[in-house]
Amino acid sequence: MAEADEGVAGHAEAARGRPASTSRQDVARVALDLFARLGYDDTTVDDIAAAVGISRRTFFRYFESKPDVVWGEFDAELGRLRDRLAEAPVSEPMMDVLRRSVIATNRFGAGELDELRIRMVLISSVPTLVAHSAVRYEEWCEVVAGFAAVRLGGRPEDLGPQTLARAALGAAMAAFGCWAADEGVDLEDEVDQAFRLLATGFADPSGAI
Amino acid sequence: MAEADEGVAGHAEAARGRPASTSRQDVARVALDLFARLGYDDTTVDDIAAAVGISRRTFFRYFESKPDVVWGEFDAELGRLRDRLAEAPVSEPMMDVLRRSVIATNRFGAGELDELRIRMVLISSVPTLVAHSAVRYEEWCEVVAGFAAVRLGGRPEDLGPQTLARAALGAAMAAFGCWAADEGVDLEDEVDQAFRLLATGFADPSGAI
DNA sequence: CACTAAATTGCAGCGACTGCAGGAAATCCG
DNA sequence: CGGATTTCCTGCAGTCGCTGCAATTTAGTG
Repeated sequence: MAEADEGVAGHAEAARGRPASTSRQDVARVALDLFARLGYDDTTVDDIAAAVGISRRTFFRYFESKPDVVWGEFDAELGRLRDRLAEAPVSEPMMDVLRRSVIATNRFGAGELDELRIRMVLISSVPTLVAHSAVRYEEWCEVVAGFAAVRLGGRPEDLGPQTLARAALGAAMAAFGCWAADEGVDLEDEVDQAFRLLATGFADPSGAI
Repeated sequence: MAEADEGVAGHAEAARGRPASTSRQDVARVALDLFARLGYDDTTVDDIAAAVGISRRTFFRYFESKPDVVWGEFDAELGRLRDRLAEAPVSEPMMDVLRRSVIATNRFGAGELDELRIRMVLISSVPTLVAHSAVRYEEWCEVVAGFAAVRLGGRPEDLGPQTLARAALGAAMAAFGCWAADEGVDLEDEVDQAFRLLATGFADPSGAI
């Protein structure tokens, strides 16, 4: 998690060797456009490479895999979430920190929201991407479990932190899914609601439900 | 979800045509053994087919994909969970029904537990399987969301049912993961604990955590 | 101009998966 | 008995994602 995405498009100061012919962002933009128009499965890596003007081999130097394109700068976001959780005052209740941090990490400008919606619709509807997402979510869970272990006591692998982390992931996925499916909904509100549900618990105190 | 696994190894009464040379279970047993010994990624479909004594092409008539082998009769279990949830008396609180049903669906005999542990360790540690699992878990969530929609009101796609379903999935995954990682733990206890956590919620009433 | 560093590329190859068309083994019926 | 039918098995050709390797291009540097 240190020197994240160096090697390709690393914004080094001294441009010594042959300059990169394109950038991660450019490839992602072109690819997402193709995905939206042709469908994810019907867009081959060859198609993307051809559209960008690079070889297939080079595509795999910009992205580890085809599904990775849809995830964009997930690693960076994950790092920011980790930082927010770590920097929160210990006096603030755990679930408040979590809710606030997740919301803050996913606050996007109006210009980015359209692209984000495309990404989320793809991630939650294309089986190949649903599958790949699990690997990414695993990293997300590790971050949250680490935080939960500090607050609850015990190790991140213990049942408490694990349950919280994976349940929190579920809440986030539900919020993003509902937002992606319905144009007239605010992302922040959805996340807020989902995490409040999680904090309160699903048992009806009266036992009536 | 009707005629589930007919076509291959369908236990028909009148054995009319050419008899099947093996069965889904046999293939799964052999494959799991290879996975445990060689590792999942280092076992090719050719290896499995050769070990069973069928052709690679035939393997794909028994299982849709290589990762599907690890999941065994997941479809059947899912059906049983759906039935349990549907048959529960409306007077019983939602979270109690859910916890009880998940536990009941995952009650295995001592003989099956070893194989289950192998399956769960694979599913939660091999990236390819982690990825594939997401697709299966999606079906699980649909079942739980359907149940939650009935209890909470609204549609299964709404935020409430979705949050509960995905959070419940998280609790189940945490419980299974902890059980698979630690030999000295009872599966039922773990699931019970995780779902009680979920019902209660993670917020400390005093706000001290 | 030679040297070095970095990016790109083609190629050969693996492994999962699919559609198709044909072959093999069993039963049914005339 | 023998053909028709049914069901299953198989090989082949091909697509697609992905990887390692070795060569090539394109820049800056001494």
